[in-house]
Amino acid sequence: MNPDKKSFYITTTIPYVNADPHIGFALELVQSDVIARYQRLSKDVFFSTGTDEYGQKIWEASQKEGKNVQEYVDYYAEKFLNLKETLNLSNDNFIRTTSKENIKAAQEFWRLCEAKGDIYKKIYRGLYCVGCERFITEKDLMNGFCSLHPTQKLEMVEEENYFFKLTKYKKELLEYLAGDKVIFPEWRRIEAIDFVQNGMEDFSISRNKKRFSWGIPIPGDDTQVMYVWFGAFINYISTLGWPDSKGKFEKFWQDGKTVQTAGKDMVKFQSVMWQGMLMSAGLPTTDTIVYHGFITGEGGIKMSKSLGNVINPNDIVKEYGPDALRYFLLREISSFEDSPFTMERFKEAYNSGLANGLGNLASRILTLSEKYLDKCPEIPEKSDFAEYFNFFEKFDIKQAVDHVWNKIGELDKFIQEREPFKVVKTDEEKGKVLISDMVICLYEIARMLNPIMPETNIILKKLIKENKKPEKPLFLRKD
RNA sequence: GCCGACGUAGCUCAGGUAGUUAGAGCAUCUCACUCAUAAAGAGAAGGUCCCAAGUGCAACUCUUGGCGUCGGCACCA
Repeated sequence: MNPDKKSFYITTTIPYVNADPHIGFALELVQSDVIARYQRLSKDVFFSTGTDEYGQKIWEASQKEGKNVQEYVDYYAEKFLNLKETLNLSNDNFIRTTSKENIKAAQEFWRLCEAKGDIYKKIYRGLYCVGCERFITEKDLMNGFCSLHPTQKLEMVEEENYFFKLTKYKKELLEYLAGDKVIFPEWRRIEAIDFVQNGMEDFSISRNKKRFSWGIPIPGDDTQVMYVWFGAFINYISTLGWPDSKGKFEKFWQDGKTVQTAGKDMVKFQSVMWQGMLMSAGLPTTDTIVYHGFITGEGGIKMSKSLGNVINPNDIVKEYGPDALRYFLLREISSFEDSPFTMERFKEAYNSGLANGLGNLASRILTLSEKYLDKCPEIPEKSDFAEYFNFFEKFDIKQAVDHVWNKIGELDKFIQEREPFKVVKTDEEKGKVLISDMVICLYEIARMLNPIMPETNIILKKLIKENKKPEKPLFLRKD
């Protein structure tokens, strides 16, 4: 991490738009947003997210619903776009892989790799299932038949595709992966290195148009379209206007610190394949990629519609507000490992941390200050948050939030022990000093909430400055 | 099968270059207080630190072997 860099770039992965947004992606968005908001306190930041809209599955899903594929992806992209408001995100751009900018960037990227001699044609030979209309991998095989169409004979089909020479970059990739802080948490690096050393092959980056055409056209060959992966990765730089508007790209990708977030199953895609592509195109690799765990249902089992344990982020925000969901995702969900999400846990955390904790503390302090102080005491210009900020530098958001709640606990204890509410009745001056101190401490807490709970950060600071107690509880206790 | 992570109080998790009574938060119970959202504070209770063997004066902490959960071992993203 180069502290001299004045600009900072962060992006999420882009989800496939064949379903409603789920809570796991909300986690990735919120985590990224917190890092973006934290970095904005001292740097110029560009925070990007978007949607991946090409590919066979999307095309098939649209056909199944009897919709025009463009209408289909527009419909779903809208749902993901709406998360900005639902989760109170601060992203600077929302990039769709089907956008003109991305198509253009992907084609230019292709040309660069081609000019480098890294794209070649090869015959792909594989078992093809007519029922699925796609190639079948070993995993899908059941007794020599496709698991979904066990009565249909599989055909050995040959198709000529373009391939990307990933293996050419083996040495450079290993050097890249040897670098400090390229992957968080650190131990996931082993997985990436292992993949480069043992399993890595060149990968196909195109599909024959005869099979399906829902993809980005390949420059100079109208019989094939780009395979989803290739076109999707490009979003990370097309969102910055690459290759046309060089200003943002240079500022954030070339000269800034770059961070990507992704799920733990994405290591080889983001830390190896995409990095190899950047090397080929002669562009800087990503400085750091942070991998989060998955959100599970009760008992660590996967969420699924059939089990009825799916959590919809929109429902929670409707009832509790964005900050409550953010609080839970950031504090009760591990920053790096799998964690369960149940409504029971959510309610418990909401009541203890937000209603009884932060909300009640704000009430008790502001009631006193409104009653006994003429105005808000003078707030120091700056606070020393070195310890707190250090957690963000390590992407350990849970620890950062814990730090804030420790401060809340200390302040509650302070009030209990020093009893300013009693002191002020016997020695008014002394009581006022105590109350002023409390208000200043509360303001520091409000400041710390800036990256994690932006709405509460603003409300609380406003109440303190106006020396007013909340008219309604900040977080109403729910029973 | 191979590689990796994880397995610690009812729940979610910290922790430890091995060294006296194993930590936190939530939940539970008791007491006390009233500034506050019947909130906050004090206290109690709660654990063979997955199992087994080994090495050590000493292991929850190291080694080996099991078991369990999860991810990867690419062309579904």
